[in-house]
Amino acid sequence: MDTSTALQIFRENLKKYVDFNEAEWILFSQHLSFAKLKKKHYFAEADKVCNKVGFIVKGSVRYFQFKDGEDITGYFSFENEFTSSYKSYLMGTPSHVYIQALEDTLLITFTRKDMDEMLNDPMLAYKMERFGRLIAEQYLCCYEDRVTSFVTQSPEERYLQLLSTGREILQRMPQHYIANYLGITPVSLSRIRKRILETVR
Amino acid sequence: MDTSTALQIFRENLKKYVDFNEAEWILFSQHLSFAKLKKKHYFAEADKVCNKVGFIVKGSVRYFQFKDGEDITGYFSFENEFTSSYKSYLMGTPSHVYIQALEDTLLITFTRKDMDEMLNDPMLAYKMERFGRLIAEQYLCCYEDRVTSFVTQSPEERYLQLLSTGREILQRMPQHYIANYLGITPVSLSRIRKRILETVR
DNA sequence: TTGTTTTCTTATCTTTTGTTAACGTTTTAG
DNA sequence: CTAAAACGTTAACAAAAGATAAGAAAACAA
Repeated sequence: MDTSTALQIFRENLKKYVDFNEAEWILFSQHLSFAKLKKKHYFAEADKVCNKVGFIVKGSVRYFQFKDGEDITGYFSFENEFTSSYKSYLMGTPSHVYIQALEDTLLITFTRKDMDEMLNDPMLAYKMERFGRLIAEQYLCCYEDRVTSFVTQSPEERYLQLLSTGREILQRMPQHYIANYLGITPVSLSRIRKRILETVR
Repeated sequence: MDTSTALQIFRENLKKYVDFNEAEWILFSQHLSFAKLKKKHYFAEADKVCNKVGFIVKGSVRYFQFKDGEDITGYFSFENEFTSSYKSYLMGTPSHVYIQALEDTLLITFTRKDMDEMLNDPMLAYKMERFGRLIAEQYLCCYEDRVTSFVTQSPEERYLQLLSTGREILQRMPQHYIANYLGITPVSLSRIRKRILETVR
């Protein structure tokens, strides 16, 4: 995919948040970069500050942490979604997660420095504040649901809910990543699936 | 506490996010209301849209859902923190949670309508966008940690972490609420506590 | 292709958690 | 002050989940 197509896709997706006029878009797009991540390469790494945000034009990533000698997958992002170790990006603190490309992935990125410059540019400041607000609010809503599911639902209920809403994750991710995402072990998820099948039958 | 003291406290706390000049503050404060919640009364209720945000000047609230005939506590907010069924407020959808005063509580509130008016007021728009962004980003960071703790930690580890960071919750909340917050039953938390005591000894 | 890795299931055993109920203590409300 | 409700612990049992290992199938790479 060429960069101008990618930019066009990005701009189209941004309209959910802010609608830049031509002059603003020129200023904004000057702060954008492209990144090609080969499969299994990292967008962010644990113990390093993740100083950028990426928009996935093509591909997908998984978020994982390393604990007791194995990696635990906490989340995924797909095409037309943003990706970042958000807290690290916002606070400038080391990331706890690795963000890894699950396939060859094309991203449009901007750094924290870019964002700060835009927030301080009178021509862009207002729209960037708005952009930042709407993005953060959208992620907030997702997180709210996720936390709620851990507090009020059993692993089995969480899986059943994912079955009814999480098409993309279920289709594109191996099951042991999904198990991690649900907060259980792969073995346990396999048993839950068996239990559900037996109940249906 | 009188209202002008409350407003002063609020303004002081807001400085972490935005610093209003006098003219802006006058405009902004015109959109604020006060709410006194008696103990056990509700700031938000399930199946109703929560169309406001509250800043807790004095008191505390807990968030809970009703499931299978009992309430499950998911979160708490204390003095100088904001409270809202955030997703409901942002999206205008029915809340899933009840927000209940744990003691007589004084709040400063603004409605979604107030916020929209301010976001559309050229005199305030920029600072309100910024305010909204910074609030959302701060909550995002909290949620990120919370989700991570469910994915990567055992209930016991979550409790130990709360012991090391969650002074206020531990001191002010009954244990069965804390158990819910950690995603386990009160009986299980009691056992975990016993296990920890035996390990220390 | 061929061999290796990854993925998923299954089995066994251990640990933890959930459920229910009982009990004593503390707090609350009238 | 008194009765009722709420709270925390403990016990007993059932259910679920974790740990580990083995085996089959699928995906992957040389």
